[in-house]
Amino acid sequence: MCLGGFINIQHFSKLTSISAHTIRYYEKIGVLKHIARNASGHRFFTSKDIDWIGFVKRLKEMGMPLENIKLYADLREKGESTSALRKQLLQDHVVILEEKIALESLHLKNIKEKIIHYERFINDELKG
Amino acid sequence: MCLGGFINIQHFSKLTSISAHTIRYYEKIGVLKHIARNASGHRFFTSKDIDWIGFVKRLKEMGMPLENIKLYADLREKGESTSALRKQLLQDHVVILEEKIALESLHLKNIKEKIIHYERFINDELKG
DNA sequence: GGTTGACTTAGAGCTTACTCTAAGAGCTAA
DNA sequence: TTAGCTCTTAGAGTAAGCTCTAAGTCAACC
Repeated sequence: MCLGGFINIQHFSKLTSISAHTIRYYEKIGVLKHIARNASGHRFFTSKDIDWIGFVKRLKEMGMPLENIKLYADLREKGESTSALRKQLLQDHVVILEEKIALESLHLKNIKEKIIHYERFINDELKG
Repeated sequence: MCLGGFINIQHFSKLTSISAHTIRYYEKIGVLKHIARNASGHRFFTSKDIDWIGFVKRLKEMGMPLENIKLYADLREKGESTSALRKQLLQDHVVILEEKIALESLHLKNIKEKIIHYERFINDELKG
């Protein structure tokens, strides 16, 4: 499948459920960095790339914009001296997400009450 | 301020924190319906419009796309016979939102653990 | 050896939800 | 009265995050 067991872009795409187009796009904007190439210039990916993209996906599912994910990637590239800054980036997003979840949960509670009203109304209608 | 106590678009914009542009846009796409006009064609809004737009805002904060909100508005326009459909629309979104909150909460838990690791690492670094 | 798939750059197109501008006309509020 | 608001239609621009195409080249696999 992949010579020497290397993960090519097609395979990586399948493993991560991210299109090859998007993978190249992520590399272009700096979310993916230092992707290895073979002699003929084709990308090959490692398990570290899979781990990293998994983390990126989680950040995205948490609603972090790509711009901030790229910022995190930039800091990560600079090494351990940026730990505190990276921690801060995550912590700031945690606060945003906690507020978002709180708001969503409140709305969820209210909408469920509204649904109960609908159910009562529909039942009353059926009874005539 | 507004002759006869009517709420004009500017005032409505302030009351709802939605720009006049967006209000016209919402009317255009059918999220706002049957907005009253005075003799010279200027919109005036009622407390019912404020209530409705408040509901729209809540649906938006729950992540419901405008397309579905418009669908809800269409059903609402048709009267009480559409109660069951409207209920279903809300219920479907409740399921989506519950799944989203569950995923976000899981990620939040994981990211908090990562932050604790960062804190340990940073503390170890400081200790030398 | 031929089909498939990889590479590159550059740029267009898509979706959602606005956001704004123009142009020309007509009201409203202080 | 007059600055500023409102109306209309139509369309362009913005932002994020893709998504895809073109054009030309070259490598990989059967």
